[in-house]
Amino acid sequence: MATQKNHHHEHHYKEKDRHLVAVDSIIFGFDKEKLQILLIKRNFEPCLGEWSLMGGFLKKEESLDDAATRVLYRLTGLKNVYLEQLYTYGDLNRDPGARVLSTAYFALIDIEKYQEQLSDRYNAKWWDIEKFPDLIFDHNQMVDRALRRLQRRTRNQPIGFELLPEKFTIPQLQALYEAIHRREMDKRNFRKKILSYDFLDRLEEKDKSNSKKGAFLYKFNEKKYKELVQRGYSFEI
Amino acid sequence: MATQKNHHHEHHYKEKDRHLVAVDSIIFGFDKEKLQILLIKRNFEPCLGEWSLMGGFLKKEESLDDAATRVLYRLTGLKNVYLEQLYTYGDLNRDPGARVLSTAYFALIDIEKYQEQLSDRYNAKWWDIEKFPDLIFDHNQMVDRALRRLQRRTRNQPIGFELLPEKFTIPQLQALYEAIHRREMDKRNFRKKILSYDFLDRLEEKDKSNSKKGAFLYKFNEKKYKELVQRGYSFEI
DNA sequence: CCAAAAGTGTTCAGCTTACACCCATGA
DNA sequence: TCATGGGTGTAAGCTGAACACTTTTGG
Repeated sequence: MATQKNHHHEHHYKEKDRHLVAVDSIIFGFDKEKLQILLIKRNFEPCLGEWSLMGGFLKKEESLDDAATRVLYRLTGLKNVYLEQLYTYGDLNRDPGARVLSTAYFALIDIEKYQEQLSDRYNAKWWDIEKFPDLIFDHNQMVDRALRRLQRRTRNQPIGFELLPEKFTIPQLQALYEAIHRREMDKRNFRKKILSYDFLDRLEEKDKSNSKKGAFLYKFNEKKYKELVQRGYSFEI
Repeated sequence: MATQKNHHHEHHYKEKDRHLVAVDSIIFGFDKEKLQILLIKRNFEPCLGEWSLMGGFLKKEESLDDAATRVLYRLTGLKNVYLEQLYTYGDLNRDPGARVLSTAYFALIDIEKYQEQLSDRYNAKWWDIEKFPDLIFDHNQMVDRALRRLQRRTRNQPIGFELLPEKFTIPQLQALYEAIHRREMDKRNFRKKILSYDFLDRLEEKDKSNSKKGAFLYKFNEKKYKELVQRGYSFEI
């Protein structure tokens, strides 16, 4: 990869327009029943007092991914969470305050790990994905797109686990899938399918928080999943 | 949507870093046998003489989509082509000359409509997707991602037709799908499937360029496809 | 002892896949 | 007349979907 610079080259970049670039994150969580998104009530202009996604401006010395990670950390105190670039919104007047491009990311976090105290600083609140307030700018579109992407991803990549605690039960996992895909599933078929891939390890423990009988806890086994992929099989549910 | 500006608000944007933003296009074509991409040999620094995607810088007064459309038009002389945003590449050192973000788009064009004379100005050349030179920066990654996206899109949206002339034969369509998905398909099954959706209109004409017997020409019927979608059916091949 | 959630198998329909021969025609 | 690509139907296997009862145990 050539790195030489010459006069012609410098000139090439110098005369071009420069732009404000933001990142905005759709943060998904799951409260054991419903799919949720984390929104903030803006305490700054424009659109002070309205609800929006968490965002921030891209800095000179950071990559887009780093900016998204930084913004997410600032709001949730979490690192090493699932974060995926979604789409870049570049319409001229999407932000009434200035011409700003925004690259949207979506994140999947274990809602239990979320540090409540951080909510206050940003007026953050979890909202049910089925019922949340109108958002500023084009943030509604971003959420729509994120949900569709999440639906697609969870169908053929085992990333749903990112929304659950490390140990979870099959009924919890099914409830998560039902919330994401907005439809009920047959519990026999669901269990049969998910266990057939053999990448979930059943533990000895049971979770009795939802029933007297208790449900076995499982853990996602990354190694087994990778072996599955290597063998050419692909997960689909 | 509030549009008021105040001091606080102006301040909010003013202190932020601004960035160079480019768009780069992966332009796909199909020559009745192989899937191709249109590349240019750079006649400017950096990386003069190396092969790259066609690109350009985003201007102050245009949307990202407009920029992609403009860049595509400049190289091909074509408008109203299928163009879809792919991904935004934002690593710090992806362009050795300066910190430049790039939003990649991919385009599907009918190679017959491509105006050859435009090639010269940009040293453009069609390359077989299976065998093209190493590209500058992260452009190889862009092509990889575009091909995967194209494979996915053509599986469940009838956009493959964008790569063919208005009238095409079933064997031509099958050859296109085989090129995109890099695998041979059974001609009976392919024909059965694609015709079962009933959104292709068979014309009276035959194309005899490939055989003595000749193959019937078909046209994609957008209206019938939309009806299919409305009925809740979805195309998949 | 009973309510409430966890757990378990089988059947049927529809779809995908594999597969082989005749047709039309220009040279 | 023959070589070449166009066009057609059927059977087997697999997968997804539908469906009802037993188990466990805390209250």
